[in-house]
Amino acid sequence: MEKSAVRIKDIAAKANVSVGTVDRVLHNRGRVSEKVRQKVLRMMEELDYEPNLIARALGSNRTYQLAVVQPDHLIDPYWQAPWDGIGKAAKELKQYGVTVTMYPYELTEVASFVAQAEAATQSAPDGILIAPLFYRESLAFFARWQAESIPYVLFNTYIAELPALSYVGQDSYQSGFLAGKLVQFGQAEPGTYLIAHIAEDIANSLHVTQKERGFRDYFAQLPAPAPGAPGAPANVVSIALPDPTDPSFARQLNRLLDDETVQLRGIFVSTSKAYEIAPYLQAYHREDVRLVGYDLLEKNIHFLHENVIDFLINQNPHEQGYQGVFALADQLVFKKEVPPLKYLPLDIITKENLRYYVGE
Amino acid sequence: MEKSAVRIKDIAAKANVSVGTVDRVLHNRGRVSEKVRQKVLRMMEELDYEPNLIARALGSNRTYQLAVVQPDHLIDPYWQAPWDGIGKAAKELKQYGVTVTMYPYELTEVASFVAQAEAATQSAPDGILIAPLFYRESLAFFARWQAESIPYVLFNTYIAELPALSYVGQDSYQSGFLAGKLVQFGQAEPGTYLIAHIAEDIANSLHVTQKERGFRDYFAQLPAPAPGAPGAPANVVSIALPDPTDPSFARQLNRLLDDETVQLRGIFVSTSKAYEIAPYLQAYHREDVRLVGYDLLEKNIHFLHENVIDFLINQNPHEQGYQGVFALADQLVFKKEVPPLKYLPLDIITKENLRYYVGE
DNA sequence: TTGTACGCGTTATCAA
DNA sequence: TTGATAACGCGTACAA
Repeated sequence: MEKSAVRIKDIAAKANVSVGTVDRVLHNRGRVSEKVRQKVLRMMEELDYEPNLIARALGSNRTYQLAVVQPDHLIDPYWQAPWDGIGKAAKELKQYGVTVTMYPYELTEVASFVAQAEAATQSAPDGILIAPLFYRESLAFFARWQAESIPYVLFNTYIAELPALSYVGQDSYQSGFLAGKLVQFGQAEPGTYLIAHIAEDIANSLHVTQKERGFRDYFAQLPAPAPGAPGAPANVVSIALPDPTDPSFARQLNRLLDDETVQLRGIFVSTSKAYEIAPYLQAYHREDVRLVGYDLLEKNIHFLHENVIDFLINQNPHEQGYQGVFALADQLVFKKEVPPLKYLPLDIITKENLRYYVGE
Repeated sequence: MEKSAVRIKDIAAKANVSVGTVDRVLHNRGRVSEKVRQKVLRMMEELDYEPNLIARALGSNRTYQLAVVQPDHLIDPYWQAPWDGIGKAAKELKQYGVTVTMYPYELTEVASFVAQAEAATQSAPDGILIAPLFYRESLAFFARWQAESIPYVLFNTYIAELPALSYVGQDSYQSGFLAGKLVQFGQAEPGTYLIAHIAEDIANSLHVTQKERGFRDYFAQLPAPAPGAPGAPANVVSIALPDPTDPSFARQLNRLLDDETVQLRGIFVSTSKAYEIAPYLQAYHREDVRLVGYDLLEKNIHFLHENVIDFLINQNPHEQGYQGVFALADQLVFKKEVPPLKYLPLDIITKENLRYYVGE
């Protein structure tokens, strides 16, 4: 914790050169003899020089343009939180010459995604933060950015094909695994557990399938029921539901809840739309069916308070946006090492601890 | 997000004064006529001036000495995490002229606490961060700091008597309430729930009693058992255990677990010492008894993996230290509004989401 | 290949 | 009560 009062000027003095020379070796600008270079480097090592980032930001008029490509927060409320996180980061980084421009796209429109990603690319930013909901269409952009060596950071959705600077988000597999625990924990009797996908293009959305894999694996690794207890082990079923406005949505759910041959113990909704299922459980008075979903949306919170939803897994969307921007700033502005993978915690939310997670 | 390129110089020009004058009204240094003062203030308002903190930190050679009084992390491992959080904050703030000095005391020794708090006070710091484990002895220091108008921030333990600048930590009452939910959730049969205090001076430790109150209130607010189901409602019992090295510790636990008349459903340990109870449950093969405690200590994690401990509530110790230091910096360095109460989330930890909370 | 000098926005000193 | 000006540490043109 000693004060590192060592400045460029100190190094210059110790190496018998001018500050200009030190600056040149510091930034590898060349135009300096190898002999002097080595000497200066040695002095920097000896004095344990650490640049004063504050002075650097002030002295240089360098600015950094960041582009953010994410779904429009006015269309889907989930995206309000990352939006806010990005805004917070932008505010803190403004002093360092960082400006953030948003390129919001329509959640369900591939064309809109492509258009906005294109616009972001055209703006020739210094870095890009993107929620690549569309797998196939994203790859082409990644390739271009790599070719132009524009660093880009992924959040919300992980795509491993081309190496991004970093991914900030959750471990989808493990969150499905955790969801398994939450629907099953404490349930004495065997029965059926449902994983419901609502209005998802499963084929083009990798992380939904990873959630399902995790969910199934949780049950697979459970110890077999005690020898005394009869009955089949847990039965895991997945169901792909259409958009809730589609009549077949209600039809399928009613059929499921009317069926007395299936001992339904719990439902895990793989997206933030648990609130679409909740009213059915409430109407059928199925307090015995555990319901688990994602995200602290207002409607989900409502059913959490009503004891219809038992647990929510918080995807930390606010933090995803905030840390996503900072990953770029760390790379560009602060020249810090950026971890290629930053898993945010899987927060378990109940009625009792909810209040500390909302409105952060 | 528009660039606020407005500087002191701009205000000065617009008000027909010099930067020196603007600076004086900005910092209420006086020596400026009321008329000019009003004019400058108006200009600042009009231009929506926001000071450039970077330039401020660079320009002023002001340094801030912060003192931290907390238990020694080498004696009790719990205190490693806040220690690290404080170190992280110190590192980030060094550039702003902030230096942090630690005054570690021995967790169980009142005299040590008093001595270190005294030493911290003697160093005449600009701000103090303290974990005031000893209620009575803390009050005298608070009074002195208030008299000398040294801002101080509390963490870990909340003491309301004298107004601190801020408290950073958990809501003890609510965490007890949450613990109630976690031990009881999903349990079909009525029975007894135990809250165990281990080696705690309950009279001098407010937050332990708050945890118990929350725990009891959880059960009190539960809806009565369904009309059909017989049996008494949940029965909540509290027990004060001595230090685990005391022979009576084992004696009391064994007696409890041997007693077949009590239908023990769950145990809530009010401190981070759940790992002291776990071996007994394991020895008695009481997988049916839910065990809930605090903090991600190595020993607790061990029993979490063994399925003996079911849930841990994370007190976010790392964040407590980090945010505690930043509360002081926000006040002193950045002149920001500091909320008097900053409740950190009550993280629910299971085997399945543990990994994202350790080693942050 | 090297050194000098000015500017970044703010603070602080000193003279007016 | 005011204004001019030298720092703060670094980046960077430009001169040598």
